[in-house]
Amino acid sequence: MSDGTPRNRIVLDEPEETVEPGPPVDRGQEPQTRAEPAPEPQLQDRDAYYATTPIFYVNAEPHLGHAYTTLLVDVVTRFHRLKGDDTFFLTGTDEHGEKVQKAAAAAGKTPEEYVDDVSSQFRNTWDRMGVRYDGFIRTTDAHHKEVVLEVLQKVYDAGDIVFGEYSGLYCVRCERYYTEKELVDGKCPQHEIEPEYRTEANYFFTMEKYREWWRETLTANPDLIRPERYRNEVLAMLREPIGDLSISRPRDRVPWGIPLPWDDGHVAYVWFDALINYYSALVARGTVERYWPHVNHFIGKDILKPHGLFWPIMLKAAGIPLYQHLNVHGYWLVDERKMSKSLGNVIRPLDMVRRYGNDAFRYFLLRDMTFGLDASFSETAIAERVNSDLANDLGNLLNRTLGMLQRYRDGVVPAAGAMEPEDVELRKAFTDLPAKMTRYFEELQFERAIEAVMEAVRKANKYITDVKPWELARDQASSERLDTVLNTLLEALRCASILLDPVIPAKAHELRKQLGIRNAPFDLSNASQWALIPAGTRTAPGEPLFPKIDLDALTKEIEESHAEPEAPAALEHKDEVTIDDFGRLEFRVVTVEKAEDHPNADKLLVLTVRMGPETRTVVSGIKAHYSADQLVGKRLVLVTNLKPVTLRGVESQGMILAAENDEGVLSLVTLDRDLADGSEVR
RNA sequence: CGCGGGGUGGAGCAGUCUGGUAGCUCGUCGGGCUCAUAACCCGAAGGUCAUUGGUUCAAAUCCAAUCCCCGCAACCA
Repeated sequence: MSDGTPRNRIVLDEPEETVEPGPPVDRGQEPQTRAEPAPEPQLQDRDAYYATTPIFYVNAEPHLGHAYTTLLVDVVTRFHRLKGDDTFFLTGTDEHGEKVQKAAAAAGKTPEEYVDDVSSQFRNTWDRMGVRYDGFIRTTDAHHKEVVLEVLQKVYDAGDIVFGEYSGLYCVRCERYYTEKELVDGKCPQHEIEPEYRTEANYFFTMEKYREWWRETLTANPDLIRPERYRNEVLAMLREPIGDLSISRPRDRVPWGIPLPWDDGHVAYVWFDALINYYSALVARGTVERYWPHVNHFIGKDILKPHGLFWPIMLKAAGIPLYQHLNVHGYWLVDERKMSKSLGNVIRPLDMVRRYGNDAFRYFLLRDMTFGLDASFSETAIAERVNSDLANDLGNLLNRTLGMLQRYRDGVVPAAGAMEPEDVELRKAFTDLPAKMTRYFEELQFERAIEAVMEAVRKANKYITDVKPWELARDQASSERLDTVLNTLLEALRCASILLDPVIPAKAHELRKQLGIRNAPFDLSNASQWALIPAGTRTAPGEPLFPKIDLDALTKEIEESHAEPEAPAALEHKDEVTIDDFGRLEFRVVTVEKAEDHPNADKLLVLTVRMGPETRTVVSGIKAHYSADQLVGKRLVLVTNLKPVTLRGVESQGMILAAENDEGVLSLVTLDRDLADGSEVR
């Protein structure tokens, strides 16, 4: 296979002299010079592959979680393209719903302006990270809305959407419905009053009647949802009634959405609208038949329920074939905890790209997470990974190989002579990889696919130690042997550049550039062939492929960036009120007489507070910050004229004031002078 | 007893479905090499696989119970 005349002979670069390497700027921009693919095979001869990220909800800027899913799908689709598959990669933004409406209002913008802004923020981020998506869908796109309307109408006509004359026994004090079972003597257990019979207008998708079907389908098709743990989780959900899904919101409350085709007094619930994007994007392009049967959804485990439950049943009801795979990944934990805004440990992907480079960041994310499981993110982990794998093993292999070639052969690729067993062994280590990687990618074992390449790279380093080219160079008689050794190493590097291209596209290109085969077309099959670099090719050594990250300096930098105050973000203010508005509220000083854990909640404390002649019971969500003991005797400020509310079965008659910072640290408001409880606060 | 995930050498993780000498990367220690980005190569130390009991010729792996950690849900007047 590797002998004889290779079909995919690599073409030499144009005049090598003009190829000045220039500093390898890794700002996420992919080199413009991209090889034109060889004559396209006929479309129908190629396997189709369609992969999606979720469309991201635009109520926040892109964070590490978004970036991981997107980069993952980018790597996967790049791999499939390399394989020669007819590939389509879809991402986008989810722009309807109440939360967006509110976020827009808070930002002082119309929903349209707001979603345009945030959507382009996502798009810019992906562009700057060199994500090569084929489609970017927005749920506000006209063609998407059309498809949503069609699907809704179809499901409605089939009788699977019913007007939820949802009626029940409603306790006005609790503001919730009760089932007959929950009532005590026909009365609300909390307030001991007769609940009233109420009816609410809502549309429901009759999901429950498809439950058995989905359970059987999922049982019969073990790889529909992967990895298995998530399939099990969905099966667990299916063991109990899933109920019907409310799919509409009254339009007068949430105008920002797609009106139902048969009743424009309601808009579609965001999930119903959003999920359809995976399908509508293809409809608009007329490629449903080509790609839909091969759809692979990639999601984080946080949205398993909509994708593992709602979506397949929606598809069934709409008469659309099921997806091929739902691939679910875990979370990146930062400081051993889930990343969240309130913890103040949000990682901004572009910061990481700026600091480590796009390719190093991608490499780390793909290499250090076992697909499906949580992984821990830290900057030192990136640095260590990049230093050992990319700088020491791969970068240094290129550097020492080109160094020797320069020194012994003037930088010109020699023809190989007869191959010795160790040469053959190294060749095999690389030419076996395409098949191996394909298997790992199919099994979603991306970290293993990468590790497999690195294992071969390490073998190449060992090969150098074993054959000792520097000794061969001293003896004229072993000149041909040296040619073969150098040629073998260059071929190994060429293969590595192809195999790693999906993960580190810009650096893989740079690698080929230094090998002098910058513009040579390539595909996965080239990595199972040998001797494709023409003898006489002039190499173009440049800067180290991956400069080593100085760990000490990095640690210092991180410390400093923590020390220096972040650029204070503009405060979000609420609407102005008058002194009269304020005067309607009543605040008083109280003394905590008793404090105990809420009998039936994780985050709540039940306080008994005294203000002069009165005592009140207050339920407060501060258990994570204060223990019951340390509160007794404290003098706090209470909002006294809030309407009482029952929280998990205990009535709260007021609200304790506390301050909370960005990191979620809470501090109770106290007095700096000892005033009697009952005193009013103004 | 709401649902689910996890506990494997100093660190981070595979391996558990389909029992059969406990594996990888990093770190540590010792050695080698000199083409190279103080890099690479070789060797060594280090684990009763959370605990207890059971099944088995054989258990990290199967079963049962217990302890600890983490998500989700409920919930922040």
